[in-house]
Amino acid sequence: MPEGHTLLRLARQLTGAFGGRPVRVSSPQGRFAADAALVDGALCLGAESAGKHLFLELDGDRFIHIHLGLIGKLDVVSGPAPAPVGQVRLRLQNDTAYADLRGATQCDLIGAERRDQIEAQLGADPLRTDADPDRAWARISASKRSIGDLLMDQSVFAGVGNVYRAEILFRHRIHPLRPGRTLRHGQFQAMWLDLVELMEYGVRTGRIDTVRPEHTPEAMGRPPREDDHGGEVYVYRRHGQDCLVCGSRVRTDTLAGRNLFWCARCQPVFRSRAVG
DNA sequence: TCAAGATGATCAG
DNA sequence: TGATCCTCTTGAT
Repeated sequence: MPEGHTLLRLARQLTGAFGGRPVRVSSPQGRFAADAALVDGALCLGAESAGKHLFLELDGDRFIHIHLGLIGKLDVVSGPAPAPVGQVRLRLQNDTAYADLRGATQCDLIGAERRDQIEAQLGADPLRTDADPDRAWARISASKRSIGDLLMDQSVFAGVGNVYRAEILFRHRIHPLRPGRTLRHGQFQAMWLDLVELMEYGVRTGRIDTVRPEHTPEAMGRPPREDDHGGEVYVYRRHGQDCLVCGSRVRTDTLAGRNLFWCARCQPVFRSRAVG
């Protein structure tokens, strides 16, 4: 589930496991082998995330840049490393821990300049204290594009993925296809603060739980349910099921090739005043 | 045993 | 907008 909170957790795990010590770097699968040989045994200074990007910092201003994409996975495990299983693109290891990377969209060795360039292209990251939500609002308030589309645009919001998109729009009763420029500033501010809170919770717990206390299974007298994305949600991947709040059917559609989920009653279609 | 689908991003047209 | 890449899991046959 590679949304921003996952990457921040991974950065912290990597720093804990490898920071401040030399790290063995290899590529059992082979696609990162040439770069791995260049940095094998380098001193690892730590790791940090920016949106959905992960940077493992090595001595000499060198960084291993990882983007998990849709299906990538990075397992950080304590203990001695066993023989690699499956397609392990990158393996990091020392005496006490190892990490295996599989299926990532990107795994490159880059310099500080390129790292800065990647970070500069990212929009407001709800998980960073230096985030600038005003920049995101400037883009949204001037855009004809839908808010569902803008939320997934990493140059507007960094780290927000399909689950947080679906859930934040539900929590604020905003239809995903509503044009960005029709939102009120207050709505944006409330959504931003909520994103910060939800994603910080995701970092602490490793789960995406978005259902308010009054709508939880316990409160509604339903059996507990936990989907394979690891959390309790209102609409994400609940199409065809009943809305937890109003009971009407959760809808689905695709927008820019990605699945969209919403409740038609709780998130009514926006009509401008001119139209009525 | 095999095909489809998945929480992402990029490129061509 | 659709095709493509990457890997693994799930469900259908």
